[in-house]
Amino acid sequence: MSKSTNPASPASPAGELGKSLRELRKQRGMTLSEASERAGLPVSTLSKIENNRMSVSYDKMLRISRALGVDIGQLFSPEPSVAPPAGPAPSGRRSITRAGSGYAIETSNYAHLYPAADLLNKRIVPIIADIRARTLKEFGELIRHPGEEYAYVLEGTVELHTELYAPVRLAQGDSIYFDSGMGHAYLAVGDGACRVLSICSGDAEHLIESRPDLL
DNA sequence: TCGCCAGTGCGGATCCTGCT
DNA sequence: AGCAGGATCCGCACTGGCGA
Repeated sequence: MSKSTNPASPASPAGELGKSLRELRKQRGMTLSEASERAGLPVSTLSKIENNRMSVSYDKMLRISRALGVDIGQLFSPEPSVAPPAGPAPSGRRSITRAGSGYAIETSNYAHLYPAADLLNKRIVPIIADIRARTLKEFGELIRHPGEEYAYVLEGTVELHTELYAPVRLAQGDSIYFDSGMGHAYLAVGDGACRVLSICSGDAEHLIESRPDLL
């Protein structure tokens, strides 16, 4: 059993997640057993999550969102406030994320802030990540996902390891654009805080499938 | 009353983190 | 390194509702 992730810390009230989850499951006419089978999680675990008696890791949320066939953002707001784009015409949709808000995820390698969580089916996925891993061993397996990625160092120094290039150090204000299909890992350099704004292309679904650790 | 099913409660295993 | 405390997660047993 993997314990690589810490409990998620949703910016929305904890009670809303369980409530939303139950609502979405009922809307699909699924029982706890059906949902648990599809998510690969025990029934009791799902029940506890729905009743807010257990904080859920991102890994679990990901499985649940897949089982219910919804964007992960819907777990926090079952009624999307902003519709996805419907064709070439401008959709006019927008999302404002105030400083310090957004959906927060804590893992051993990162603390993520996931802005614009209320927008579903985004074409790019912005993530603000506090990098924690300082060695490749600590980081684990290199991550890869379809599309491209842009990273801008907001604070501290980051060492980006990729499978095709020598490791490169990026200081505050530096940025890099790369093919995210290439295995890569962000490591923090030094003892201070290390924060990166990362923007990943490709639809969120593919990103979620291939890069659960980053979202 | 009985059987079935959905949901809940409880306790143990495992892992992480902080402290010494 | 070893230990303790806390948290997640799982499996099993139990409860409650409902129909036959």
